[in-house]
Amino acid sequence: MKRSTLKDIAKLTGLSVSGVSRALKNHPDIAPETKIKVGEVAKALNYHPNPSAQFLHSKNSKIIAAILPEVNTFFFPELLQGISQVVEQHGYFLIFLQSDNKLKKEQALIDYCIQMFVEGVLISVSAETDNIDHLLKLKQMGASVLLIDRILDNSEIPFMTIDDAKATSKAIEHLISKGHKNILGIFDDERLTMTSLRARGYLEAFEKNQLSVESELLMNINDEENIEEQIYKRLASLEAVTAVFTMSDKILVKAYRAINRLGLKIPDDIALISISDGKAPYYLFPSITHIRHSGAEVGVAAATLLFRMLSGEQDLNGFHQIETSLVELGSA
Amino acid sequence: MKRSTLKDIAKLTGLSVSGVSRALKNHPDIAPETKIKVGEVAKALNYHPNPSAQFLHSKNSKIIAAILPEVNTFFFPELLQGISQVVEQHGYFLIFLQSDNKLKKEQALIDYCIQMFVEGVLISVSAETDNIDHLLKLKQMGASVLLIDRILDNSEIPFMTIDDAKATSKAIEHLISKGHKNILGIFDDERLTMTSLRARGYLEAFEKNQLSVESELLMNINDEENIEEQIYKRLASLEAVTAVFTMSDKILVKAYRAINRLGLKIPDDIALISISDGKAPYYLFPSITHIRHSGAEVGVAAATLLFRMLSGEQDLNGFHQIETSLVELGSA
DNA sequence: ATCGTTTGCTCAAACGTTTGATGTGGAAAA
DNA sequence: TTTTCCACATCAAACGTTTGAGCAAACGAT
Repeated sequence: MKRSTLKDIAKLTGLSVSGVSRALKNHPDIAPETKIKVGEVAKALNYHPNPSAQFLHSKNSKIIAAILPEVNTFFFPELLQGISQVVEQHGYFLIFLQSDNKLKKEQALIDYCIQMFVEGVLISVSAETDNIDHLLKLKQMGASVLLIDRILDNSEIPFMTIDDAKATSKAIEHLISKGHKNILGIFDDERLTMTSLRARGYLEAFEKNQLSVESELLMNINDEENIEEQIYKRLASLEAVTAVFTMSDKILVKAYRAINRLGLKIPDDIALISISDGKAPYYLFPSITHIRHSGAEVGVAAATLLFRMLSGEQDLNGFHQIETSLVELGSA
Repeated sequence: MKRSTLKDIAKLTGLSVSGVSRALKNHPDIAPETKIKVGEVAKALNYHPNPSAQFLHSKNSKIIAAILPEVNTFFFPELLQGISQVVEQHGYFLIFLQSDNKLKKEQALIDYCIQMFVEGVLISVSAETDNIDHLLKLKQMGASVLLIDRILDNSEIPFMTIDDAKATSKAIEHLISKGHKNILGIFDDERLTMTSLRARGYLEAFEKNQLSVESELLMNINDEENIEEQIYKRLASLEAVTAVFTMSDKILVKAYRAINRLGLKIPDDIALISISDGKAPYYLFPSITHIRHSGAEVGVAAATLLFRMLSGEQDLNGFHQIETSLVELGSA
């Protein structure tokens, strides 16, 4: 089955190619009845304009790229879902690329985007990414760029995320309000900006309540191997701890297991709270009290913002924040 | 920053556009030193061929589409990851589309693929999909189509999945070998071909061991709401049950919670086994014994097969299977 | 010196679409 | 009758690339 072109329609209707083009675009220069006839023939031939030809002419590709560190884990699938939904609505393509948390790969993907005339890029940077030169290059080439979730300190590229510090404070203050004082805070890779923001929120919550924090209560997971073991050991060595905060779902599930292995009961022996996309808390038992950080919501908001940037809106630089809320379930 | 074209290079080198094109493609008609000069200028100008122009000429789009029912759940993220990896290696685009488990949407997405000149489509059909007319239409238009994971009975479109019946039998036989006889089997939506295949495997395992099965031990989840509640009630009503099999991760986590709510200890009071992509079993405690059904592996195998189809290989119709293996952990 | 071949390049058409410029016929205005 | 204007359509160039055909110069063979 061959694909039909404007030329085919032109032949069948006796019009010229440009006449057909305008008829299909409802151009005022074309007589109404001609439009109807062309429309019918187009339907009959199952005509669809060739996107490559259109792109070639218009010089925009209708492609949005989402670059994520990984997708086979928490949060990112939902994020992708949210993005995908909005991109589809706008009639754009979404191409999805993974950096595998490697800066090298991330840079290569950016080059790929340049090559492919991608119009807009939503990127959650890798753990290794410590500068934005490659992103600025992309911007130089005319693409719109928006950082999501995992951000970097800069003023040249807008970013959308939650208020990391505040979300963490909320969680800790909830625990404090329940009478907890010795709260183990488990945080991700120190290199991520997100991690330091959340750690700050953790400390601020104690300050605000005139409480002090022992340094061994703030724990970083810098080694991806044996996360569970690291938590298990730390927890075993700290007798006074009555509550655990985890900054992400990935860490949450590991902490959950470590707690169970120690024979501790949630929430009676120990409370557990996390920042979460709201899925994992319902896999575990009891359900985990968490600060909801909806991936889908972030995705939708980010993609929507990106389209505003694409349509030429100015002054969108800087922070764009998503609200979070406490979901109180059985664990704290 | 303007993007450079062959014309720009032509001007700078004094060659014609076609000369430059051939030089960059290492055509034998061009003198070696000319090629070097052209190469240098191209580098200097940061030249990349315009994909739209290439596609327009070659009439292929270098686009692969993955159509999945959803991605914000188990298995599919891994699947997507596997696919993405292979597609990238081949220098193709991957566009990712979601059917939201709706046939209507799935059909619309197929039309979109046709419109966009997609060369190949990997699709995991929606629960509602009961015929493949839309897929045949896509095939008619010249695209390669491959069903993955969730398949449909047909001989015209190849499909890649695990041996669903065998994987289930493996799980049940493992339980039987441990002395279990009253095994609750919890299965997904009856409309899915996958479900009936797995249910068959369940029954075959008992037959093979000369055991009979009460009909209330085979349970279907046809209603997506309150899955946990449905399982809880069924489990509460069946005293003799000593083991539970779940056909997917989605059901596994719900069964895990129902069991815990009933105050039963895994594996002492009740054993639990599942078919799983191998992630969720390590979130829960104790770790869940499962038949590993790796999403990434399926994705890689499927995408690889698709590229073989694209390169014109024939006789690829019918079954393509992925091996599964038992991973024995703490729950059974 | 003539022919044939090779080397290294250019020309021009084609892919399908869009769009500014241009043309034609007819009706209304002068 | 001539001019003006409008409605409707066509022409042709352009987007950037690829590729078959053609062509001039150089070179070796006769």
